[in-house]
Amino acid sequence: MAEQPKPGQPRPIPPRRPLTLRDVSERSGVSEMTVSRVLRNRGDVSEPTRQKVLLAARDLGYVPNRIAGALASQRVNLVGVVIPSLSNQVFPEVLQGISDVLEESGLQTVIGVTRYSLAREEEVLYEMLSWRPSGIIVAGLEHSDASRAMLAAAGIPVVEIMDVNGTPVDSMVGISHHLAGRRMAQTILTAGYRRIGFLGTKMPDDHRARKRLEGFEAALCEAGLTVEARDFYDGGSALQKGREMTAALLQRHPDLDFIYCSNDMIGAGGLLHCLEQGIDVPGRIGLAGFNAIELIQGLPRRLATMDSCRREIGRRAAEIIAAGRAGQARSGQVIELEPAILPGDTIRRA
Amino acid sequence: MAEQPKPGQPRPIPPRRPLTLRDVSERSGVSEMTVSRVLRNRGDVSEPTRQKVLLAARDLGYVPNRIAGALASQRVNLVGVVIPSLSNQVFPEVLQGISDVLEESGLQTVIGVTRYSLAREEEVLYEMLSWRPSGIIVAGLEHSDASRAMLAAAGIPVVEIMDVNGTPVDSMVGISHHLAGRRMAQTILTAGYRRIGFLGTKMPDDHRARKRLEGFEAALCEAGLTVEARDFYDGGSALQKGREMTAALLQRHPDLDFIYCSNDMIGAGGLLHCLEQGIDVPGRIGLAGFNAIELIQGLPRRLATMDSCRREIGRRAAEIIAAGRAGQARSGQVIELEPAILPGDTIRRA
DNA sequence: CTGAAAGCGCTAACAT
DNA sequence: ATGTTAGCGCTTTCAG
Repeated sequence: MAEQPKPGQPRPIPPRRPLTLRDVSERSGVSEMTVSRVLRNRGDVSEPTRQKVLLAARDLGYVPNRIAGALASQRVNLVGVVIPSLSNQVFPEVLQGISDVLEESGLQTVIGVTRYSLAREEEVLYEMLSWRPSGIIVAGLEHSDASRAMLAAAGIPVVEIMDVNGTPVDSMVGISHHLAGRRMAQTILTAGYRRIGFLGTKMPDDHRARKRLEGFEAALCEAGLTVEARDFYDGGSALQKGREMTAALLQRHPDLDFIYCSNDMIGAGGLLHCLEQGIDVPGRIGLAGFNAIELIQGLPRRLATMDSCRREIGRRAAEIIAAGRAGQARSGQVIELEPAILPGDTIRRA
Repeated sequence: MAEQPKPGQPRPIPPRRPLTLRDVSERSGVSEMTVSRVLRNRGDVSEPTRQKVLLAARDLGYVPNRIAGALASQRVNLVGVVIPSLSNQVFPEVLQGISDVLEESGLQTVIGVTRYSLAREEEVLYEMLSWRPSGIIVAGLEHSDASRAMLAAAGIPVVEIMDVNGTPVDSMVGISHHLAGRRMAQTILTAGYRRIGFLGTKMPDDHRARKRLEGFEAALCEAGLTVEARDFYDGGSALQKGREMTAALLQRHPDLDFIYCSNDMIGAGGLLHCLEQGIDVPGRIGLAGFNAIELIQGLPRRLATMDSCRREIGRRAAEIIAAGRAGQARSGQVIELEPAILPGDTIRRA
């Protein structure tokens, strides 16, 4: 009497124990094994049986238990993706490229975030590997020894992405940041700039930014020049910091004629500052960033930058994993993409 | 030496059976059960035995199999988080709040992205529930019937976030977007603006943006006013679109004195356009966005906006899940946060 | 086409 | 403090 559900509440009472194949089996009068076959579309099952099972499963609201399934079949449709951050716009774009491809292959992306810490990366990898994924994609080539050992021992495809300046555990897909820095330096020098400053982030573990700066300085050095002034920031809005740092840098070094920024947000801040101060860009001073983020499209002037091929990197990496899973042993691949310079309106035409 | 892999050629992954507890057991001479205890820090184990096990596990590079562990213990330290997008800056911030709290409780965040599609949300939820997570956090209150049924039947804590204008499956944490729109309208009216336009995104499934506009219009209506002109955009850089749409809107309706934007990026684009055109902001025209994203800190003028309490929402939602797991049945909670108005410099002082 | 039996690798619950 | 015994819910394998 009191147990009777009210007419207005046709929803099934949440079961105390999650449903199992057996429940569907009993409800449909079909053996567990055949139910399993129907639910996985595997093997031949007669149409009437099939319908009975599907109906019962839907009525009950059965959701299969992948934990049991994975244990029994020794197969998991998960691919781990390890990146430093989600707030950097750049990484969601890589992820997009990855999941575009993985989805087609029926693989599920699992994301892990390291906050640019190798120690945390190690934990995240351990956690991921404990779920026995079909593959791992990890940003960067710098890892702890333990992380590298884990990855090597996992016996699954591993793709390190975004950078090719180093030795991969298995495969790698990315650009040379050393070369990117070098190319930007050459472009700047060709345009006639000579007194060059740098603004970056205080991230000791952002190895890609570090490599860009190294390549940049190497190219300047070959031309007999150096980076005359540099500043690094830590935390806060990158756009705002770009403004402040540009102001501070130009105050200290009024004769700089170019500022190379480690990313587009800093560069955008610098650009806004200069325009507000009535400083002639790119005449009096030139600016460049890195990444070609979408934001720069809406700025008063198009910031010079470089395409970091994020989407493409994601896609190619995912293809390696998907192919590896399809039986084709595609390990040990090295794919280097070409980062194009987008000169925009903040570098003088040569 | 014939086995030596040529560079560039697919080198086969060393065939290896993943390590099991038994391997560690044999290597250390300790029973599987005790090894398991050591690795989980559970039960009393003598220090010498403990060390032997730890050493063996490390030597072998053993990574436990959580699939088996979860099946046996009927416990999974995973919490599913379902959000529409990762490129909207806003969602990574919610995620940050969530994982801050979950990490402390030893829970792992698993992210699913719906691309603002209810059909895809349903798939993502199904996929997640099949891993039997300890809880689910999902953005928004609008779901397919099947999704709602799944969530209700899962028998785990479910928290719907970011919105409180509706009926939750279980708990909800968010702000009233209806109220947010209304409050902004009141602020604008108090400041004396009367000819008001709106710019938004063409997202039929962004229910929160829709509710804000509804609340906004309701408040205008009560004051005997209406939104005189509106435009919606689709795809592309939001900042750039904000510029273009503002230009177009002001061209068509030169006598507008305020533009309310469905988000800060659009508003920022509008602001940049106005400043470039020498239009007096906030004198000639006022502007407002929504979300209080970090970006607006670096703009030439601080855009008026509203704090959407993202971090806090994430934290509170995660706390409900963590508490629910700790045995305290905290279901059916409703937490409404207060979205503060940040008037910035783009609304006249009353 | 369908079913019965035997695990997958681990842990809960008891022994000892 | 350590070992033994049963499964967890599913899939593989092999028989009907």
